[in-house]
Amino acid sequence: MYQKMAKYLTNRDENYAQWYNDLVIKADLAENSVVRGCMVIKPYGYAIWEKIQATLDKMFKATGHVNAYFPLFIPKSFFSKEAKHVEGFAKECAIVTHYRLKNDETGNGIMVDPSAKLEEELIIRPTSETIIWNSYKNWIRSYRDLPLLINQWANVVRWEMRTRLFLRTTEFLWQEGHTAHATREEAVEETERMINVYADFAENYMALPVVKGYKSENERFAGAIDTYAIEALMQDGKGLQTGTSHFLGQNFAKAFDVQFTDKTGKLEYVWATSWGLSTRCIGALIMAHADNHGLVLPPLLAPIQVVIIPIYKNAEQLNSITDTAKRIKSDLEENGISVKYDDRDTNKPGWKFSDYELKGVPVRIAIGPRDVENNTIETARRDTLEKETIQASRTVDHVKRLLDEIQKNIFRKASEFKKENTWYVDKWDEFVDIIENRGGFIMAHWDGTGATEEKIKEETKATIRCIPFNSPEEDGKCIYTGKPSARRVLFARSY
RNA sequence: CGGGGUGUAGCGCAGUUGGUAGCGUACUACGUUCGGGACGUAGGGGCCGGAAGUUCGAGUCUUCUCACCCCGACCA
Repeated sequence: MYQKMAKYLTNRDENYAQWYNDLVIKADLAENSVVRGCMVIKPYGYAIWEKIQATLDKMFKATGHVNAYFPLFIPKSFFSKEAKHVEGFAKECAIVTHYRLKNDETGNGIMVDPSAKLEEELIIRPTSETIIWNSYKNWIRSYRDLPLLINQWANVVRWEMRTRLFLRTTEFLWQEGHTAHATREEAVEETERMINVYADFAENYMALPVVKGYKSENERFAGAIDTYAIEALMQDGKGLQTGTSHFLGQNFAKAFDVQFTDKTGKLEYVWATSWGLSTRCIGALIMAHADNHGLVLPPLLAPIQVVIIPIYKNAEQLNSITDTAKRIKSDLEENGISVKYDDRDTNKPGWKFSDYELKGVPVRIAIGPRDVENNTIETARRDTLEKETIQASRTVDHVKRLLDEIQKNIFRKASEFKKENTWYVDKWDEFVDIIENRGGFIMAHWDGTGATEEKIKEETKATIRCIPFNSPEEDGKCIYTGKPSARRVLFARSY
Protein backbone atom coordinates (compact mmCIF):
# COMPACT_ATOMS: atom_id res chain seq x y z
CA MET A 1 0.00 0.00 0.00
CA TYR A 2 2.86 2.37 0.79
CA GLN A 3 5.31 1.23 -1.87
CA LYS A 4 4.32 4.00 -4.21
CA MET A 5 6.13 6.41 -1.90
CA ALA A 6 9.36 5.41 -3.58
CA LYS A 7 8.15 7.35 -6.56
CA TYR A 8 8.07 10.54 -4.53
CA LEU A 9 10.97 10.28 -2.12
CA THR A 10 14.44 8.82 -2.50
CA ASN A 11 14.82 5.68 -0.40
CA ARG A 12 16.61 6.46 2.85
CA ASP A 13 18.74 3.33 2.82
CA GLU A 14 19.83 3.71 -0.78
CA ASN A 15 21.00 7.30 -0.70
CA TYR A 16 20.78 9.01 2.66
CA ALA A 17 22.05 12.38 1.47
CA GLN A 18 19.60 12.50 -1.43
CA TRP A 19 16.79 11.30 0.81
CA TYR A 20 17.51 14.22 3.15
CA ASN A 21 17.56 16.78 0.34
CA ASP A 22 14.37 15.40 -1.18
CA LEU A 23 12.64 15.44 2.14
CA VAL A 24 13.47 19.06 2.92
CA ILE A 25 12.12 20.10 -0.49
CA LYS A 26 9.10 17.81 -0.64
CA ALA A 27 7.97 18.42 2.93
CA ASP A 28 8.05 22.09 1.95
CA LEU A 29 10.47 23.11 4.69
CA ALA A 30 12.95 25.08 2.62
CA GLU A 31 14.52 25.53 -0.77
CA ASN A 32 17.73 26.83 -2.22
CA SER A 33 17.71 30.51 -2.96
CA VAL A 34 19.13 32.16 -6.07
CA VAL A 35 21.75 33.49 -3.67
CA ARG A 36 24.44 30.89 -3.53
CA GLY A 37 24.56 28.98 -0.27
CA CYS A 38 21.48 30.64 1.16
CA MET A 39 18.12 29.02 1.74
CA VAL A 40 14.56 30.20 1.71
CA ILE A 41 12.86 28.82 4.80
CA LYS A 42 9.30 28.18 3.71
CA PRO A 43 6.27 28.67 5.97
CA TYR A 44 6.10 25.08 7.19
CA GLY A 45 9.82 24.95 7.95
CA TYR A 46 9.66 28.34 9.60
CA ALA A 47 6.71 27.21 11.71
CA ILE A 48 8.95 24.48 13.16
CA TRP A 49 11.60 27.11 13.90
CA GLU A 50 8.95 29.24 15.60
CA LYS A 51 8.03 26.32 17.85
CA ILE A 52 11.70 25.83 18.67
CA GLN A 53 12.08 29.55 19.38
CA ALA A 54 9.00 29.71 21.57
CA THR A 55 10.11 26.71 23.63
CA LEU A 56 13.71 27.77 24.07
CA ASP A 57 12.78 31.37 24.72
CA LYS A 58 10.65 30.27 27.65
CA MET A 59 13.51 28.16 28.96
CA PHE A 60 15.90 31.10 28.68
CA LYS A 61 13.49 33.41 30.47
CA ALA A 62 12.96 30.80 33.16
CA THR A 63 16.71 30.79 33.79
CA GLY A 64 16.80 34.55 34.18
CA HIS A 65 17.75 35.73 30.71
CA VAL A 66 16.31 38.63 28.72
CA ASN A 67 16.33 39.34 24.99
CA ALA A 68 18.00 42.25 23.22
CA TYR A 69 19.23 43.01 19.74
CA PHE A 70 22.67 44.06 18.52
CA PRO A 71 23.75 45.22 15.05
CA LEU A 72 24.30 42.98 12.06
CA PHE A 73 27.41 44.99 11.14
CA ILE A 74 30.63 44.84 13.09
CA PRO A 75 33.49 47.30 12.57
CA LYS A 76 36.46 45.44 11.17
CA SER A 77 38.74 46.67 13.93
CA PHE A 78 36.65 44.89 16.59
CA PHE A 79 37.63 41.59 15.11
CA SER A 80 41.32 41.99 15.56
CA LYS A 81 40.98 42.60 19.30
CA GLU A 82 40.79 38.94 20.25
CA ALA A 83 43.51 37.12 18.33
CA LYS A 84 42.13 33.57 18.48
CA HIS A 85 38.68 34.78 17.63
CA VAL A 86 39.92 36.40 14.38
CA GLU A 87 41.78 33.26 13.45
CA GLY A 88 38.61 31.24 13.82
CA PHE A 89 36.38 33.35 11.63
CA ALA A 90 38.59 35.36 9.29
CA LYS A 91 38.27 32.86 6.46
CA GLU A 92 34.49 33.00 6.31
CA CYS A 93 33.50 36.61 6.70
CA ALA A 94 31.37 38.73 4.40
CA ILE A 95 32.53 42.33 4.29
CA VAL A 96 30.63 45.51 3.49
CA THR A 97 32.88 47.97 1.71
CA HIS A 98 30.49 50.51 0.13
CA TYR A 99 27.22 52.19 0.97
CA ARG A 100 25.85 53.47 -2.34
CA LEU A 101 24.94 52.38 -5.86
CA LYS A 102 24.72 54.51 -8.98
CA ASN A 103 23.68 54.13 -12.60
CA ASP A 104 26.42 52.67 -14.72
CA GLU A 105 27.39 55.36 -17.22
CA THR A 106 27.94 52.76 -19.93
CA GLY A 107 24.26 51.91 -19.60
CA ASN A 108 24.65 48.48 -18.03
CA GLY A 109 22.27 48.87 -15.10
CA ILE A 110 23.70 49.82 -11.75
CA MET A 111 27.15 49.71 -10.21
CA VAL A 112 28.83 50.23 -6.88
CA ASP A 113 29.65 53.90 -6.51
CA PRO A 114 33.42 53.92 -6.00
CA SER A 115 33.20 57.28 -4.24
CA ALA A 116 31.04 55.70 -1.53
CA LYS A 117 33.75 53.57 -0.02
CA LEU A 118 33.48 53.08 3.74
CA GLU A 119 36.37 54.43 5.74
CA GLU A 120 36.25 51.32 7.89
CA GLU A 121 34.77 48.18 6.40
CA LEU A 122 31.95 46.45 8.24
CA ILE A 123 31.93 42.72 8.85
CA ILE A 124 28.57 40.96 8.66
CA ARG A 125 28.43 39.18 12.02
CA PRO A 126 29.53 35.54 11.98
CA THR A 127 28.79 35.71 15.75
CA SER A 128 28.34 38.72 17.98
CA GLU A 129 30.83 38.50 20.84
CA THR A 130 32.79 41.54 19.73
CA ILE A 131 29.93 43.94 19.04
CA ILE A 132 28.20 42.88 22.23
CA TRP A 133 31.24 43.19 24.43
CA ASN A 134 31.84 46.64 23.02
CA SER A 135 28.43 47.56 24.49
CA TYR A 136 28.99 45.66 27.72
CA LYS A 137 32.03 47.84 28.32
CA ASN A 138 29.66 50.78 28.74
CA TRP A 139 27.12 48.90 30.78
CA ILE A 140 29.34 47.39 33.44
CA ARG A 141 30.96 49.45 36.17
CA SER A 142 30.30 47.62 39.41
CA TYR A 143 29.53 44.15 40.70
CA ARG A 144 26.00 45.55 41.07
CA ASP A 145 25.70 45.55 37.26
CA LEU A 146 26.37 41.82 37.16
CA PRO A 147 25.41 39.29 36.11
CA LEU A 148 24.31 40.44 32.70
CA LEU A 149 22.21 37.68 31.15
CA ILE A 150 21.28 38.55 27.58
CA ASN A 151 20.15 36.54 24.60
CA GLN A 152 19.49 37.59 21.04
CA TRP A 153 17.61 35.91 18.22
CA ALA A 154 19.41 36.78 15.03
CA ASN A 155 20.79 35.81 11.67
CA VAL A 156 24.51 35.34 11.12
CA VAL A 157 26.67 34.85 8.05
CA ARG A 158 29.53 32.44 7.62
CA TRP A 159 30.82 32.20 4.07
CA GLU A 160 30.79 28.44 3.60
CA MET A 161 32.34 26.61 0.67
CA ARG A 162 29.82 23.81 0.58
CA THR A 163 26.33 24.19 1.89
CA ARG A 164 23.34 21.97 2.63
CA LEU A 165 19.82 23.02 3.53
CA PHE A 166 19.59 23.62 7.29
CA LEU A 167 22.83 21.76 8.05
CA ARG A 168 25.17 24.36 6.67
CA THR A 169 24.13 27.52 4.90
CA THR A 170 25.92 30.81 4.40
CA GLU A 171 23.27 32.71 6.32
CA PHE A 172 21.47 31.00 9.15
CA LEU A 173 19.19 31.83 12.06
CA TRP A 174 20.09 31.17 15.64
CA GLN A 175 20.02 32.50 19.13
CA GLU A 176 23.17 33.58 20.87
CA GLY A 177 23.35 34.16 24.59
CA HIS A 178 26.07 36.43 25.95
CA THR A 179 26.51 36.71 29.67
CA ALA A 180 28.85 38.58 31.96
CA HIS A 181 29.68 37.54 35.52
CA ALA A 182 31.63 38.72 38.52
CA THR A 183 33.38 35.43 39.16
CA ARG A 184 34.87 32.57 37.30
CA GLU A 185 32.72 30.11 39.24
CA GLU A 186 29.54 31.91 38.29
CA ALA A 187 30.47 31.97 34.62
CA VAL A 188 31.39 28.29 34.60
CA GLU A 189 28.11 27.54 36.31
CA GLU A 190 26.24 29.51 33.63
CA THR A 191 28.07 27.64 30.87
CA GLU A 192 26.98 24.37 32.46
CA ARG A 193 23.44 25.59 33.07
CA MET A 194 22.97 26.44 29.42
CA ILE A 195 24.37 23.20 28.04
CA ASN A 196 21.91 21.50 30.35
CA VAL A 197 19.08 23.66 29.00
CA TYR A 198 20.05 22.58 25.48
CA ALA A 199 20.23 18.93 26.49
CA ASP A 200 16.86 19.21 28.17
CA PHE A 201 15.41 20.83 25.06
CA ALA A 202 16.97 18.22 22.76
CA GLU A 203 15.78 15.24 24.76
CA ASN A 204 12.40 16.40 25.96
CA TYR A 205 11.22 18.45 22.99
CA MET A 206 13.22 17.29 19.97
CA ALA A 207 13.09 13.72 21.29
CA LEU A 208 16.78 13.55 20.53
CA PRO A 209 19.11 11.75 22.94
CA VAL A 210 22.40 13.62 23.23
CA VAL A 211 25.83 13.23 24.73
CA LYS A 212 26.96 16.22 26.75
CA GLY A 213 30.64 16.90 26.92
CA TYR A 214 33.68 19.11 26.56
CA LYS A 215 35.12 19.95 23.17
CA SER A 216 38.74 19.07 22.56
CA GLU A 217 41.11 21.97 22.00
CA ASN A 218 40.98 21.49 18.22
CA GLU A 219 37.21 21.64 18.13
CA ARG A 220 36.80 24.45 20.62
CA PHE A 221 35.18 27.80 19.76
CA ALA A 222 37.75 30.40 18.77
CA GLY A 223 38.25 32.58 21.81
CA ALA A 224 36.84 30.19 24.40
CA ILE A 225 38.63 28.67 27.39
CA ASP A 226 36.25 25.76 27.34
CA THR A 227 33.44 24.70 25.02
CA TYR A 228 30.64 22.34 26.01
CA ALA A 229 28.50 20.72 23.34
CA ILE A 230 25.66 18.31 22.91
CA GLU A 231 26.18 15.74 20.22
CA ALA A 232 23.39 13.67 18.65
CA LEU A 233 23.60 10.60 16.43
CA MET A 234 21.88 10.67 13.04
CA GLN A 235 20.38 7.62 11.37
CA ASP A 236 23.29 7.30 8.94
CA GLY A 237 25.72 6.94 11.82
CA LYS A 238 27.11 10.46 11.68
CA GLY A 239 27.18 12.86 14.59
CA LEU A 240 25.60 16.28 14.64
CA GLN A 241 26.37 18.99 17.17
CA THR A 242 23.07 20.58 18.11
CA GLY A 243 24.05 23.17 20.69
CA THR A 244 27.16 24.70 22.22
CA SER A 245 27.96 26.65 25.35
CA HIS A 246 31.27 28.44 25.84
CA PHE A 247 33.15 29.52 28.91
CA LEU A 248 35.03 32.53 27.56
CA GLY A 249 37.01 33.29 30.69
CA GLN A 250 38.20 36.91 30.68
CA ASN A 251 39.30 36.84 27.03
CA PHE A 252 36.68 39.22 25.70
CA ALA A 253 36.65 41.36 28.82
CA LYS A 254 40.37 41.90 28.35
CA ALA A 255 40.05 42.49 24.62
CA PHE A 256 37.34 45.13 25.17
CA ASP A 257 38.60 46.34 28.51
CA VAL A 258 35.52 45.49 30.52
CA GLN A 259 36.37 45.88 34.19
CA PHE A 260 34.19 46.23 37.23
CA THR A 261 34.70 47.20 40.85
CA ASP A 262 34.08 44.25 43.12
CA LYS A 263 32.71 44.34 46.67
CA THR A 264 36.14 45.02 48.08
CA GLY A 265 36.72 47.98 45.77
CA LYS A 266 39.16 46.10 43.58
CA LEU A 267 39.09 46.43 39.77
CA GLU A 268 38.53 43.06 38.04
CA TYR A 269 37.94 41.83 34.53
CA VAL A 270 34.49 40.39 33.86
CA TRP A 271 33.96 36.66 33.26
CA ALA A 272 31.95 35.67 30.20
CA THR A 273 29.96 32.93 28.53
CA SER A 274 28.22 32.56 25.20
CA TRP A 275 25.94 29.84 23.93
CA GLY A 276 24.01 29.16 20.74
CA LEU A 277 21.60 26.92 18.93
CA SER A 278 20.75 27.33 15.25
CA THR A 279 18.31 26.34 12.52
CA ARG A 280 20.70 23.48 12.02
CA CYS A 281 18.81 21.57 14.67
CA ILE A 282 15.92 21.31 12.19
CA GLY A 283 18.32 19.18 10.16
CA ALA A 284 18.88 17.06 13.25
CA LEU A 285 15.17 16.68 13.75
CA ILE A 286 14.85 15.36 10.20
CA MET A 287 17.86 13.06 10.21
CA ALA A 288 17.12 11.57 13.60
CA HIS A 289 13.47 10.65 13.17
CA ALA A 290 12.30 10.76 9.57
CA ASP A 291 11.67 7.64 7.47
CA ASN A 292 10.86 6.62 3.92
CA HIS A 293 7.41 8.14 4.17
CA GLY A 294 8.77 11.51 5.17
CA LEU A 295 9.25 13.61 8.27
CA VAL A 296 8.40 12.36 11.73
CA LEU A 297 7.98 15.39 13.98
CA PRO A 298 7.94 15.20 17.76
CA PRO A 299 4.45 16.34 18.83
CA LEU A 300 5.89 19.05 21.08
CA LEU A 301 7.50 20.80 18.11
CA ALA A 302 5.03 19.95 15.34
CA PRO A 303 3.31 23.06 13.92
CA ILE A 304 0.24 20.93 13.27
CA GLN A 305 -0.26 18.17 15.82
CA VAL A 306 -3.44 16.74 14.39
CA VAL A 307 -4.86 16.89 10.90
CA ILE A 308 -8.46 15.97 10.19
CA ILE A 309 -9.27 14.69 6.72
CA PRO A 310 -12.83 14.23 5.50
CA ILE A 311 -13.69 11.40 3.14
CA TYR A 312 -16.76 12.08 1.11
CA LYS A 313 -18.52 11.57 -2.21
CA ASN A 314 -20.80 14.58 -2.28
CA ALA A 315 -21.62 17.88 -0.62
CA GLU A 316 -24.20 16.33 1.66
CA GLN A 317 -21.68 13.89 3.10
CA LEU A 318 -19.07 16.64 3.42
CA ASN A 319 -21.53 18.76 5.39
CA SER A 320 -22.26 16.14 7.99
CA ILE A 321 -18.57 15.22 8.26
CA THR A 322 -17.67 18.90 8.65
CA ASP A 323 -20.07 19.18 11.58
CA THR A 324 -18.30 16.34 13.36
CA ALA A 325 -14.85 17.55 12.33
CA LYS A 326 -15.39 21.08 13.58
CA ARG A 327 -16.66 19.83 16.90
CA ILE A 328 -13.65 17.57 17.30
CA LYS A 329 -11.32 20.38 16.25
CA SER A 330 -12.60 22.76 18.89
CA ASP A 331 -12.61 20.04 21.55
CA LEU A 332 -8.96 19.34 20.80
CA GLU A 333 -8.03 23.00 20.63
CA GLU A 334 -9.58 23.59 24.03
CA ASN A 335 -7.06 21.06 25.27
CA GLY A 336 -4.17 23.00 23.79
CA ILE A 337 -3.74 20.77 20.75
CA SER A 338 -3.10 22.39 17.36
CA VAL A 339 -5.45 21.04 14.71
CA LYS A 340 -5.89 21.56 11.01
CA TYR A 341 -9.10 20.53 9.30
CA ASP A 342 -8.23 19.99 5.66
CA ASP A 343 -11.49 20.12 3.74
CA ARG A 344 -9.90 21.33 0.51
CA ASP A 345 -11.80 19.88 -2.40
CA THR A 346 -8.78 20.14 -4.65
CA ASN A 347 -7.00 17.02 -3.42
CA LYS A 348 -8.20 13.47 -2.80
CA PRO A 349 -8.03 11.87 0.66
CA GLY A 350 -5.28 9.47 -0.39
CA TRP A 351 -3.18 12.37 -1.59
CA LYS A 352 -3.70 14.18 1.69
CA PHE A 353 -2.75 11.09 3.71
CA SER A 354 0.57 10.90 1.91
CA ASP A 355 1.15 14.62 2.06
CA TYR A 356 0.71 14.89 5.82
CA GLU A 357 2.85 11.82 6.32
CA LEU A 358 5.51 13.55 4.27
CA LYS A 359 5.14 16.59 6.51
CA GLY A 360 5.40 14.51 9.67
CA VAL A 361 2.08 15.50 11.27
CA PRO A 362 1.94 13.26 14.38
CA VAL A 363 -1.72 12.30 14.35
CA ARG A 364 -4.18 12.04 11.48
CA ILE A 365 -7.90 11.72 11.95
CA ALA A 366 -9.98 10.50 9.01
CA ILE A 367 -13.74 10.86 9.06
CA GLY A 368 -15.91 9.26 6.39
CA PRO A 369 -19.61 8.53 5.95
CA ARG A 370 -19.25 5.21 7.79
CA ASP A 371 -17.76 7.04 10.77
CA VAL A 372 -20.55 9.57 10.87
CA GLU A 373 -23.04 6.72 10.80
CA ASN A 374 -21.28 4.82 13.61
CA ASN A 375 -20.10 7.80 15.64
CA THR A 376 -16.51 6.79 15.14
CA ILE A 377 -13.29 8.30 13.80
CA GLU A 378 -10.15 6.72 12.42
CA THR A 379 -6.82 7.78 13.90
CA ALA A 380 -3.38 7.10 12.47
CA ARG A 381 -0.14 7.82 14.26
CA ARG A 382 2.80 8.99 12.18
CA ASP A 383 5.59 7.18 14.05
CA THR A 384 4.25 3.63 13.66
CA LEU A 385 1.63 4.28 10.95
CA GLU A 386 -0.85 2.31 13.08
CA LYS A 387 -4.51 3.01 12.52
CA GLU A 388 -7.36 2.63 14.97
CA THR A 389 -11.07 3.21 14.79
CA ILE A 390 -12.44 4.65 18.02
CA GLN A 391 -15.67 6.11 19.34
CA ALA A 392 -15.80 9.81 18.48
CA SER A 393 -16.59 10.65 22.10
CA ARG A 394 -13.17 9.32 23.13
CA THR A 395 -11.25 11.53 20.69
CA VAL A 396 -9.68 14.01 23.09
CA ASP A 397 -8.33 11.46 25.54
CA HIS A 398 -7.20 9.18 22.77
CA VAL A 399 -5.37 11.94 20.86
CA LYS A 400 -3.74 13.25 24.02
CA ARG A 401 -2.48 9.78 24.77
CA LEU A 402 -1.27 9.30 21.19
CA LEU A 403 0.68 12.57 21.17
CA ASP A 404 2.26 11.66 24.45
CA GLU A 405 3.14 8.16 23.27
CA ILE A 406 4.57 9.39 19.97
CA GLN A 407 6.79 11.89 21.77
CA LYS A 408 8.06 9.12 24.05
CA ASN A 409 8.29 6.49 21.36
CA ILE A 410 10.43 8.46 18.96
CA PHE A 411 12.77 9.38 21.81
CA ARG A 412 12.92 5.74 22.82
CA LYS A 413 13.62 4.64 19.24
CA ALA A 414 16.35 7.25 18.86
CA SER A 415 17.82 6.22 22.22
CA GLU A 416 17.91 2.59 21.23
CA PHE A 417 19.50 3.48 17.93
CA LYS A 418 22.14 5.49 19.75
CA LYS A 419 22.78 2.66 22.20
CA GLU A 420 23.05 0.07 19.43
CA ASN A 421 25.43 2.29 17.51
CA THR A 422 27.74 3.31 20.31
CA TRP A 423 30.84 1.15 20.35
CA TYR A 424 33.48 0.75 23.03
CA VAL A 425 36.61 0.12 21.06
CA ASP A 426 40.19 -0.61 22.12
CA LYS A 427 41.82 -1.73 18.88
CA TRP A 428 42.73 0.60 16.03
CA ASP A 429 41.72 -1.94 13.34
CA GLU A 430 38.30 -2.21 14.89
CA PHE A 431 38.02 1.57 15.13
CA VAL A 432 38.75 1.95 11.43
CA ASP A 433 36.42 -0.90 10.52
CA ILE A 434 33.50 0.59 12.43
CA ILE A 435 34.06 4.09 11.10
CA GLU A 436 34.34 2.82 7.52
CA ASN A 437 31.61 0.22 7.54
CA ARG A 438 29.09 0.84 10.28
CA GLY A 439 29.28 4.39 11.53
CA GLY A 440 28.03 5.50 14.91
CA PHE A 441 29.62 6.78 18.09
CA ILE A 442 32.91 5.26 19.15
CA MET A 443 34.03 5.52 22.77
CA ALA A 444 37.78 5.10 22.77
CA HIS A 445 40.84 6.14 24.70
CA TRP A 446 42.86 9.11 23.48
CA ASP A 447 46.21 10.44 24.62
CA GLY A 448 44.85 13.97 24.89
CA THR A 449 47.01 15.54 22.20
CA GLY A 450 45.80 17.60 19.26
CA ALA A 451 48.38 15.90 17.05
CA THR A 452 46.85 12.49 17.62
CA GLU A 453 43.37 13.82 17.06
CA GLU A 454 44.54 15.39 13.80
CA LYS A 455 46.07 12.11 12.61
CA ILE A 456 42.94 10.16 13.42
CA LYS A 457 40.95 12.74 11.49
CA GLU A 458 43.26 12.48 8.49
CA GLU A 459 43.10 8.71 8.40
CA THR A 460 39.42 8.14 9.14
CA LYS A 461 37.62 11.51 8.88
CA ALA A 462 36.44 10.86 12.42
CA THR A 463 36.83 13.62 14.99
CA ILE A 464 36.42 13.87 18.72
CA ARG A 465 32.83 15.01 19.06
CA CYS A 466 33.19 15.56 22.75
CA ILE A 467 34.73 14.33 25.94
CA PRO A 468 31.56 13.22 27.71
CA PHE A 469 30.92 14.67 31.16
CA ASN A 470 29.86 11.27 32.39
CA SER A 471 32.80 9.34 30.94
CA PRO A 472 34.20 7.50 33.98
CA GLU A 473 37.83 7.57 35.01
CA GLU A 474 39.33 4.44 33.54
CA ASP A 475 42.94 3.49 32.84
CA GLY A 476 43.49 2.74 29.19
CA LYS A 477 45.72 3.20 26.21
CA CYS A 478 45.21 5.67 23.39
CA ILE A 479 43.52 3.94 20.47
CA TYR A 480 46.07 5.44 18.07
CA THR A 481 49.36 5.91 19.91
CA GLY A 482 49.00 3.47 22.79
CA LYS A 483 49.98 6.17 25.27
CA PRO A 484 48.22 6.20 28.63
CA SER A 485 44.72 7.67 28.86
CA ALA A 486 42.44 8.25 31.82
CA ARG A 487 39.06 8.24 30.13
CA ARG A 488 37.24 7.46 26.90
CA VAL A 489 36.19 10.18 24.48
CA LEU A 490 33.51 10.19 21.82
CA PHE A 491 34.64 9.81 18.22
CA ALA A 492 32.45 9.95 15.11
CA ARG A 493 32.26 11.26 11.62
CA SER A 494 30.08 14.30 11.71
CA TYR A 495 28.11 16.89 9.82
C1' C B 1 40.97 27.33 -5.55
C1' G B 2 41.86 22.07 -7.92
C1' G B 3 39.12 17.48 -10.29
C1' G B 4 34.47 15.80 -12.57
C1' G B 5 29.52 16.83 -14.48
C1' U B 6 25.03 19.41 -16.15
C1' G B 7 22.36 23.57 -18.59
C1' U B 8 15.91 21.97 -23.51
C1' A B 9 8.14 23.81 -20.56
C1' G B 10 7.13 25.21 -13.24
C1' C B 11 9.82 20.41 -11.95
C1' G B 12 12.26 15.69 -13.79
C1' C B 13 14.14 14.28 -18.48
C1' A B 14 14.53 12.51 -24.08
C1' G B 15 16.05 14.59 -28.60
C1' U B 16 19.70 9.52 -33.74
C1' U B 17 23.67 11.02 -39.70
C1' G B 18 22.38 19.04 -38.60
C1' G B 19 16.02 19.85 -41.46
C1' U B 20 12.72 24.28 -37.17
C1' A B 21 11.23 20.34 -30.32
C1' G B 22 8.97 16.00 -27.50
C1' C B 23 7.85 12.61 -22.97
C1' G B 24 6.54 12.20 -17.71
C1' U B 25 4.72 15.19 -14.02
C1' A B 26 2.54 19.71 -12.61
C1' C B 27 -1.05 23.38 -14.59
C1' U B 28 -6.42 24.83 -16.92
C1' A B 29 -11.59 23.18 -18.32
C1' C B 30 -15.40 19.47 -18.33
C1' G B 31 -17.17 14.62 -16.91
C1' U B 32 -16.76 10.17 -14.00
C1' U B 33 -14.46 9.40 -9.15
C1' C B 34 -13.36 10.10 -3.64
C1' G B 35 -11.85 4.78 3.18
C1' G B 36 -4.03 5.18 0.79
C1' G B 37 -0.76 9.97 -3.96
C1' A B 38 -7.88 8.41 -9.21
C1' C B 39 -9.27 8.12 -14.58
C1' G B 40 -10.89 9.93 -19.34
C1' U B 41 -11.29 13.84 -22.95
C1' A B 42 -9.75 18.55 -24.47
C1' G B 43 -6.30 22.56 -23.73
C1' G B 44 -2.28 26.26 -22.37
C1' G B 45 2.77 26.56 -21.64
C1' G B 46 9.73 27.02 -25.03
C1' C B 47 14.89 33.17 -27.10
C1' C B 48 16.91 24.66 -26.26
C1' G B 49 21.93 29.20 -20.33
C1' G B 50 24.41 33.49 -23.29
C1' A B 51 27.63 35.34 -27.40
C1' A B 52 30.22 34.64 -31.83
C1' G B 53 31.26 31.29 -35.84
C1' U B 54 30.56 27.06 -39.69
C1' U B 55 26.12 26.08 -42.88
C1' C B 56 20.91 27.16 -47.48
C1' G B 57 19.55 25.56 -42.44
C1' A B 58 22.15 24.67 -35.50
C1' G B 59 18.94 22.07 -29.48
C1' U B 60 22.56 19.10 -32.38
C1' C B 61 29.09 21.01 -35.06
C1' U B 62 33.38 24.82 -33.45
C1' U B 63 35.22 28.66 -30.15
C1' C B 64 34.44 31.74 -26.14
C1' U B 65 31.57 32.88 -21.91
C1' C B 66 28.10 32.47 -17.76
C1' A B 67 25.53 29.68 -14.19
C1' C B 68 24.57 25.61 -11.24
C1' C B 69 25.58 20.61 -9.16
C1' C B 70 28.95 16.69 -7.32
C1' C B 71 33.98 15.27 -5.19
C1' G B 72 38.33 17.58 -2.20
C1' A B 73 40.78 21.79 1.32
C1' C B 74 37.31 25.11 5.64
C1' C B 75 33.18 24.73 9.15
C1' A B 76 27.71 25.21 13.70
